[in-house]
Amino acid sequence: MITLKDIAQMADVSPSAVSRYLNGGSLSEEKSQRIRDAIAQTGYRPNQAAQTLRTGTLKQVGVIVPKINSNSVSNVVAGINSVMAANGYSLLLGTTAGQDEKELHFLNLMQDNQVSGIIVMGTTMTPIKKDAFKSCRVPLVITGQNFGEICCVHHDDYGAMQALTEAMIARGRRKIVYVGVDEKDAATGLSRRKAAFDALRQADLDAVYLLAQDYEVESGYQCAQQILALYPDTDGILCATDKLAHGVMKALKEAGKHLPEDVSICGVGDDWPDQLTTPTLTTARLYHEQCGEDAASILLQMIEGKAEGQPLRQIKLGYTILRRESL
Amino acid sequence: MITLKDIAQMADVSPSAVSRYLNGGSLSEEKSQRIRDAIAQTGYRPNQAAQTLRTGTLKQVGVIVPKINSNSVSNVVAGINSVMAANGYSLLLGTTAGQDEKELHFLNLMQDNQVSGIIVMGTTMTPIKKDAFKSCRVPLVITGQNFGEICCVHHDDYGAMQALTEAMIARGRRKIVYVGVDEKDAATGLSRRKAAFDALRQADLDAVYLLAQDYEVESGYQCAQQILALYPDTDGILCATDKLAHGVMKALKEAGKHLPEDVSICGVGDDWPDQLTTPTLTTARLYHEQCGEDAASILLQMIEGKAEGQPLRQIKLGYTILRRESL
DNA sequence: AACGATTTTGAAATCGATTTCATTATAGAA
DNA sequence: TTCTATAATGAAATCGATTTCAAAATCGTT
Repeated sequence: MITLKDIAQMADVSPSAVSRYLNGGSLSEEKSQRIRDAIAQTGYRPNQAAQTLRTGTLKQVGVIVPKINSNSVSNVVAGINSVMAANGYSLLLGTTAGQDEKELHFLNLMQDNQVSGIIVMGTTMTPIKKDAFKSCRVPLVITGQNFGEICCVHHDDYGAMQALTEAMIARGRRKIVYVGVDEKDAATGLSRRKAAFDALRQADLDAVYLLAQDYEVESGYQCAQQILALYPDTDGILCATDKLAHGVMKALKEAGKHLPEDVSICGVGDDWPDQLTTPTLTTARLYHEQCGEDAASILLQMIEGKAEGQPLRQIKLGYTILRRESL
Repeated sequence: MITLKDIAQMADVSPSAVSRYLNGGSLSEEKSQRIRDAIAQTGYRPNQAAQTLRTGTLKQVGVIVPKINSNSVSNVVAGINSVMAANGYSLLLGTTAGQDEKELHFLNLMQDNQVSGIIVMGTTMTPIKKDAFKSCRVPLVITGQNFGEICCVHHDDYGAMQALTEAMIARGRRKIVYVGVDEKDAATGLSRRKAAFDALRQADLDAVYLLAQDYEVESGYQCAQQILALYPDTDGILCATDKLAHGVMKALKEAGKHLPEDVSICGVGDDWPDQLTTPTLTTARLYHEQCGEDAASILLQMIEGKAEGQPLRQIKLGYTILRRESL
């Protein structure tokens, strides 16, 4: 491996001169030239570990996600990446499969690694993790959730589901089922469910609450089977996510229901297949890439110290109701 | 920041002793105890940059992808991650947007970073990049393509499209259109197109070749508009990817075509929405996660030197034809 | 020509770990 | 008890960069 010292010898200058050439500092043109030549000849590139050790900084940010192969997650990561790459940072990725211990593991590992900052996606909150977040030695931003006290960028889960529910009520539906997900997830689980039931109560309505096993199409399908068996007069189904909604639609269609005449269906997320099904799916668009970009921008400001003294930044992104055939 | 030296002072031992405690080496039980206590009290964790500088290795692998927010890519990355995480490696992610210069940039950056190995996904080959790959100082595996000479894990793109084409011919279709993607991508572009036309020629048939703008649903939709306008008697459409196929189906259905009675359609990929459309989409399943896992396993072997003297490993994964309503 | 101000320069210290090596302590064998 | 093999120990070198600091060279003024 070619080192700075080698370049110094080749160019017949001191190592300090080479360092100054690389990082800026007064240096005569003739020495610069010799150094430039030596570097060009050898293809020398500085050792990052040495730089990191000496300077204490590394142009990397950690990104902690539950899983990478999910539409929403990968879009947020794409957003983070576009901003970070533009600023010369690369991403160190950690996946947790929703396990707290792994999340803590990566939080530590990334700090050991001297990353400049960390973004955590769709986490859940426990006292231990709250401590870990607060004692993090580098800037930290959370996406997808708002726990107060910690910097974050999140969606208007409540508003989106509220609007969908109101639309469904306005459509004249009264026998409504809500298909939700695990409420440990404060955003997709808790907020959306609360929004739906709050809006229903506002209209003096109640609903059946079914809990899907996970976020997959198959789980929506299973919930729909229950609906068909136990609540056959259901005329509206609110789903916490688009994938669940698609599973529900599939089951209902197979059971001979006419959509949307017999039953109205809504999802959340604006996944790309939403316009391909019959009927097309009414949903709320969330801005995942935007979420990633904003989180990255905020993190950058914190890294560059531009957030000193500023109030805690917490951004709530909007939503757009996409009214399609299924409602 | 707490350093090894601090621990040494607290425990009243030499720095070497602490290092031996951490890395294994003869050390008396009493000193071990004192060091253990000091570490527990302080929460000391070794500085990775220093370790990397000294040992020359870092438990990270670089992953270079065109974009992360794609179904196939994120699944491959998930596969890579599961194997790598299980072995204590984390992932350094670089996205290229298909630009060679960025690919080379990350290739260099990751080497500067002392990653243990690099996996490059869905790249294209140019002389410059071939050089860059061959002169890579760390083990390298390519996924999704086979360029010979370089270690890789890829899909049987040719076989999959060949089987689909034969199935379509067997179905009795004769006026066939092939909707392909940019042939700079040797796998999804070139191989699939060749497989289709080879199989057609085998049956003394030819086909119209349309080139989609990109990999999005909308591009398939536009191709279908052309088909409707220019080749109205088409009775079979082979699509290089599922998303294109969905766009094609949407356009044909809107134009009043009956599927599959009027026209048969196939895609490749087994995306999750394939079973949600009417008709459901006939496609070839590819094993993306498996691809990532295999690539990671091979890379690990190379990293651990277990691949010395072994012949060049190039794995071709299989496919499964999923025959559904659209054919 | 002489002076102070500014630029250029390289030796040496430093970042925080690991590793070598020579030395001392301990154990077991004779 | 003496000697050899083994275990335990810490001082110092090392990895490859950056940065400090004092000395040397250059510059512009008077």
